[in-house]
Amino acid sequence: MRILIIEDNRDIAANLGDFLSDRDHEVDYAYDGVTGLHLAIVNEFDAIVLDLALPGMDGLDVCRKLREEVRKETPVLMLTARDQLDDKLAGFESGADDYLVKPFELKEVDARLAVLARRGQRIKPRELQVADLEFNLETLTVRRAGKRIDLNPIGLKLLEKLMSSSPAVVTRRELEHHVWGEELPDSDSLRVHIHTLRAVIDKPFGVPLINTRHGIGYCLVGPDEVSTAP
Amino acid sequence: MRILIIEDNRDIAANLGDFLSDRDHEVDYAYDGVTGLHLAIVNEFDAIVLDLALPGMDGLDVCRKLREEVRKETPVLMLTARDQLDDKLAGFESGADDYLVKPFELKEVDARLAVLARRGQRIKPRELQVADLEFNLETLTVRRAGKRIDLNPIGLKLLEKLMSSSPAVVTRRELEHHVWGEELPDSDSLRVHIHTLRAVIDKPFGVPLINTRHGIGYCLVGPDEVSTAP
DNA sequence: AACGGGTTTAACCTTCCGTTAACCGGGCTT
DNA sequence: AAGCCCGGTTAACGGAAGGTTAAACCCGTT
Repeated sequence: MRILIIEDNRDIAANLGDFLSDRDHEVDYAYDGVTGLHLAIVNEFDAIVLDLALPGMDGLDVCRKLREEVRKETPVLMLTARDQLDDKLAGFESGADDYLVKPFELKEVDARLAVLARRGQRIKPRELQVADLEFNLETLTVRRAGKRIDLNPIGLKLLEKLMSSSPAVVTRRELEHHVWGEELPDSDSLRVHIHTLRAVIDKPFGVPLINTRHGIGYCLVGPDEVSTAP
Repeated sequence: MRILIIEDNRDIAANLGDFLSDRDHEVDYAYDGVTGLHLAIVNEFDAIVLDLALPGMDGLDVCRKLREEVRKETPVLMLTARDQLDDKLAGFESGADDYLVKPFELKEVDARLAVLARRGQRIKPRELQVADLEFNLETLTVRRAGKRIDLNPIGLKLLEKLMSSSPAVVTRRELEHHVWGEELPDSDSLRVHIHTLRAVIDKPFGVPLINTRHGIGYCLVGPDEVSTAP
């Protein structure tokens, strides 16, 4: 496996790196956040070991920025001295796949990296499609019937969730969670965003793809058969 | 998300299950290894929380056996009091995707489950079927004889209970509990909802599937299995 | 400081759904 | 066979959920 270690403490980095090298992994090092992020972006690693306390750019920021990059789903194992629950939650929130508290056993790091890499095989599709609606996850462009459509960040997130779940129903709760995470806005602004989303991807085309399931949520389906009237 | 909790300590199971339910997950329980494994194989969960110390079949065995099944890549989060390194390594060795030591924080469990499920997308649509009546749990759509039928949240809940229990009888109390939980409405509105449900899935098709058991409740059975002589 | 895109809040209105109550019919019970 | 529950049926009311719009707000840019 090819592993990137982002850790400012050179002793720890070397220690861990040596151990992993002995186990036939190929190891690269970065001693600060910025170069770590850069290496992570331009190379293809099987997994990344990321320390939280870093000079320059925080580990959380590194992880977030990495996740913002398209096609960067490299598994991240966070390594830190902080074992408070909030720290962990913040870690996962930023996109980490695992979180290990110092002091840690080298063997455990190896075991967890193996698990992460094993599952990293799964490839996320970089293109979603429902009926005549296409969503390119790399370029973040949306087309319907060939026509290009511009969307806000929130619109993109909503559409991504709806399309990747299609034809299943997505509850309001799930949608909200996918867009805002744990900290939801005070007021129910999902309604408004669904409205603006519809205004661009449904209204101009006559045939609506976004369907409301009263009391449940929404679902995105092609113009199937018509439901029987009550 | 659909989550299976395999844990013999009912308090812990209930505690964790309640928390996850509150976060809009659908939770199933198993209190020993054998039934846990069986449930895991027969159903499609998004993730499994697996306790190591189990009566009957050990948690490690459950995990190993599960991995031997074809197409059973359901993510497994191991939960245990043992924090020795060897225990963890054995856990990962048996095919676990994550390993958490008691005592654990509920929020952390949720966060880690979210990460696990993030990768593995479910493939098979979950469906209930009784006679010519089909209920797709994903799209929350109901079909009878191929015709699509739209139902309200309450209608869906009722039908879900009736179909998943079929051909057994379901008492009014059970139905009410499944729909409203502990806080039942003042008046007996179950009657009305059964009526509207029948109006949509029975009336138009001539042959009724919903049968009344006077003084007991209702049951959903195909036309051929209705007994004529009590 | 003014601008603009994007997001949140608030207010208003419509639609839909669930509860309730009242009435009716049919099957147990005595 | 009469009466009494239990369940079927219906319509009206009230309220919640969702649609729509506009204004306030935030933040980085000009």
